[in-house]
Amino acid sequence: MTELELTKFIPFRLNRLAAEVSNKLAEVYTDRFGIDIVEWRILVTLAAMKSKESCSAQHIVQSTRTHKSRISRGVNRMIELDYVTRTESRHDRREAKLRLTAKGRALHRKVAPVVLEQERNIVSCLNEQELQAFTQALDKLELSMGLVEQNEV
Amino acid sequence: MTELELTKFIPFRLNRLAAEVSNKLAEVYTDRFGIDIVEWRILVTLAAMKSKESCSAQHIVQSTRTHKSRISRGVNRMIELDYVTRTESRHDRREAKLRLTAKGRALHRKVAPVVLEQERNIVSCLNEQELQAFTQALDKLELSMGLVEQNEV
DNA sequence: TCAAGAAAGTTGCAAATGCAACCATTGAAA
DNA sequence: TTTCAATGGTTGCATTTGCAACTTTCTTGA
Repeated sequence: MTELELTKFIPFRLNRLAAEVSNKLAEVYTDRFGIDIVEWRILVTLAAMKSKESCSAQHIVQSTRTHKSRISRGVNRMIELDYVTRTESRHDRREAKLRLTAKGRALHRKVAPVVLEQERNIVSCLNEQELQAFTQALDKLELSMGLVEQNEV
Repeated sequence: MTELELTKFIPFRLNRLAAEVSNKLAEVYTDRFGIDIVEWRILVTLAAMKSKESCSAQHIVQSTRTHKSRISRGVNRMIELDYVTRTESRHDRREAKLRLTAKGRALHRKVAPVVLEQERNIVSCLNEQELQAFTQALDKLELSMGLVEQNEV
């Protein structure tokens, strides 16, 4: 048997790194802006919609790979906070159309640059080639784990 | 502002990948062997001790970077399951010495190879160089995030 | 030697989470 | 048309979790 040492074990390392990176980012969107990681994902997903396009909760569930109960609760909180509106869809009354409010868009404009800055900061320990090799490995791993659609790659 | 798209955003990608990899491994140690991720970490850490060496909960906390309340509960469960024994340390009665029982060692011998096989399986989408580039990037990221001691690298 | 702070570990509690059951609506098949 | 499965979304519940407070023991320094 090849030896098993936790600090060399990729699943453990991924977990630990992901948790640490998340904590670092939460210092921005939670401590400074009062939203949690699910709400952050909702914010970013809605902000990515073309201007007049709308978006269902289901779409957020799929594109963020987050459980629908978490998204449901997150969306409701965003509505309470007046960052999101929900309007009933006309042709399918099961699904609701979600949109950022002006306040929501303003929040996104404030948070996103700071979070992106954090990301740059975190990966700044890698040079150009290293970063590219890293993201390429992520691409492949995601694909092989079935985390992305073929056409996304 | 550089554009923010969740699927290109490394913190999100790390999170998603780590979660998926964890789920994959849990199919082994949870579904087949009935222990959770914390207990798995405890098992591996204790199994890595030199034969007559003992280990405190604190050591597991540090080497796995898991909160001490989780470790405390995990250790207690492992004791209930008869995988671990706790004996009071002589020179410092605050800390307890933890050791795998024969049953615990047997469990480790059974689980570890299967989990390692899973890891190999997961990274098998990367060739030699890609894997090396990936782990080197992990090394650097861990170091820069303060997740490892200088001498561990 | 004694007081004050630190360390190991446990536990109560509140919040977060995942699952399964559920409701309402729609689509498809008979 | 009617029925039945599937889909979008919500919610109750049990479990997990992280934090802070706490106990006990040890260390340090006046």
